[in-house]
Amino acid sequence: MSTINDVAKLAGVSAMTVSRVINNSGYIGRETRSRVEAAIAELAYVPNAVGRQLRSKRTKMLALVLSDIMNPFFTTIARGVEDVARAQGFSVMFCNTDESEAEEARYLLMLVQRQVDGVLLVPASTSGKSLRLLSSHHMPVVVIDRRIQSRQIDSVRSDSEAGAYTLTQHLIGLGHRRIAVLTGRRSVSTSIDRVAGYCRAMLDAGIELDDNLVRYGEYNYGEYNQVDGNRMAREVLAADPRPTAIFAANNFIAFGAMRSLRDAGFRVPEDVSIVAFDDLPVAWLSDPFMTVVDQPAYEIGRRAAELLLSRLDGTISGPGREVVLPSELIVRRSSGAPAGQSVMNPGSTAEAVSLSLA
Amino acid sequence: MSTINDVAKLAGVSAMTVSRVINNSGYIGRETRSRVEAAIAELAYVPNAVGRQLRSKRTKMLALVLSDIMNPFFTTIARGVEDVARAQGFSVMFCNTDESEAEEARYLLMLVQRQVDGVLLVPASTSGKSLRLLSSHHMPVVVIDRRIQSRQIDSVRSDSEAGAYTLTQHLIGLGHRRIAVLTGRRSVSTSIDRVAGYCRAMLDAGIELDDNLVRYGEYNYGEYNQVDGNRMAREVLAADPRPTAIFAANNFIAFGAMRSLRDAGFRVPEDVSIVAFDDLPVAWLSDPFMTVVDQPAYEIGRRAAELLLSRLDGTISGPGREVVLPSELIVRRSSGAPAGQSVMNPGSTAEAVSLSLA
DNA sequence: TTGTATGCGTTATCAC
DNA sequence: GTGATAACGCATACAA
Repeated sequence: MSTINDVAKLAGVSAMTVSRVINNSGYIGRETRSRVEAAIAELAYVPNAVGRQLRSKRTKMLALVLSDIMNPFFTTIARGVEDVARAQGFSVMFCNTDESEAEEARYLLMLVQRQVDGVLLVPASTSGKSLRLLSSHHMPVVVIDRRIQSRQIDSVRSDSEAGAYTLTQHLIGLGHRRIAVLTGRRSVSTSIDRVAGYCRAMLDAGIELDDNLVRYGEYNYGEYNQVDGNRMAREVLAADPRPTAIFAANNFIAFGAMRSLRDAGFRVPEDVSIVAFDDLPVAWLSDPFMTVVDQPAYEIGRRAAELLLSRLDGTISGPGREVVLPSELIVRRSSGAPAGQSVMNPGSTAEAVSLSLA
Repeated sequence: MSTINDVAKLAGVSAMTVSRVINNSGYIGRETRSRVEAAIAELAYVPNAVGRQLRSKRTKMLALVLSDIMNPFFTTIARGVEDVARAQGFSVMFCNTDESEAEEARYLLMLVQRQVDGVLLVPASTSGKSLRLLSSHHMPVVVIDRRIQSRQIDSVRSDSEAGAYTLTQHLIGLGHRRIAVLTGRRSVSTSIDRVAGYCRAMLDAGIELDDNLVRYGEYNYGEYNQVDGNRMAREVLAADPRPTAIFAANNFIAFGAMRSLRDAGFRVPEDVSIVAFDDLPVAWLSDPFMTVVDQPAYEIGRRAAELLLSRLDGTISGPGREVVLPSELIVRRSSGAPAGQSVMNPGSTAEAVSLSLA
């Protein structure tokens, strides 16, 4: 392939002049410019980004490190990230960690080697250990979706605690008092925060907590969560008295729980109500059924990418910012009043009811 | 950040020796090696991939160019690609074209600039125009999911024609004779092939084709297809006599059609049967309902990446290979016998029936 | 307005 | 076993 020097030779100018034409930098004579452009066209010259990167120390690449790109929540975030990055001339590398800290560490090292300009990270653990590698190499990071211990870092997520509070409150409003919560791994902040929101709502309503109704899962990715959801639902349904409602801390868990309920012969919502975190993309819903708190996934991706790019171009500086976005309660048919209860806030209307949370 | 020269200085050796230690190439004295390793550790030295890339002319990067990463079919492909790439030390860039040839062209140019080692492409059109840029820069490509005109190129896809044939045959076996097909844009090979399979099945069964029952959509990505599916379903249901079954050429179209059917008060499958191409990932199905032909998406991604990497390392050479993978009929509850017909092949059993297609 | 020299970080080649 | 030199393609700094 032809290089900048080939173009220079053909146009009868120096490489530097060609560089100036390509980058629109400095002053160029009209006639010179057209000669150079003609040479570029003739050779079908395409600038080599690697040479440019080595010289300029900037790769115009971002990395998005997350647990699994097959999860629609993350896919939507990814789309938000890419749209913003692209608009500013950045490309995005995707890295799936499957929630493994070891994989995460491997990837981050690779990203440092590749000299990406910045990283968007859904951390596999709350420890923030992997962040040390990045900061020691002065690699800008924005943490997505989860809290981590070190406070001095940019992060964008939705409010899991508030979302869980609202979802639980919705169930309480329908008349439920025996409400089970099925969540993810203890080591992930979203699991913890959602249980916290649940607990606060229960206590605010004067309902005593029952440890038997609070379950932590073992996985936090992909279909394994569904297996977990299935198991946890079976466990809580064995409690006496059994719960009249289940709060699943994500959609995978909800599906597993749904299966449990069906297998055990329970009707939803007549016998047991079920609500969940995370909506599916509207395109996937031929018949929306599940009452959910929907996180603004695209917006999370967009904001995170914007924040990172602002750090890169110096628009923003100073201490780490914590962006917490509101989520939205969408009431559908999976939640209703428990048997033998008066309906205070019917959730089984034909139209979904949407409430924005502060 | 420290460079190979910093390490060399600290260890009291030349840069070349450090390079040899890093790459395990050439002979190194035991004592020298440990001095170098100590220096690397002390400086927390991380090799700079950009310098390496410039020198070696290889970036160890692949690109996956597709219409929309939010589509689960493509997400699954992406996962297959990444798993294979990663195992061989390659990273993957994702590029969303939204089916726009202009976006595709922009991205491919960028990939040439970035000197990626190879491209996996879901082409926005059948023309193969964008492939010329790549081939003129000797950039290896594997085309995914779709046929293109130029034959001399590696490609991996599933057999749309055969899948459509099987799906249509399934409906015919249930007793349907008025079967509508709703597909995507005319410019995409999968749309064309699926209609072709439908036609062949109809003709083989001695059923006359009715142009009113064949509809092409305008989009081929994301939720827009759902809008299209909705519209097309309304149109075909207005035919006289109305179809008793609908074949949706992808899942988005199927969901749009489902909505049409529900809005019009039809029961599925009692009044109208519906079948579709593309299954949803199992994790998303709390209650699998739709009879589908499931494409081996992960396998498509895996095979495509393997093929590309084999070209890169020279394991494979010669003319382009065309890999066509079988898909699988999964009979669920959305398809049944038409009203007033005897059931020849009941599709409404509790257990899904799975048949592998050659 | 244009050109020259230089170096970004790495490794291939040849020399010792 | 190890080192010196050069080169990958480009852009910064300085000169003309």
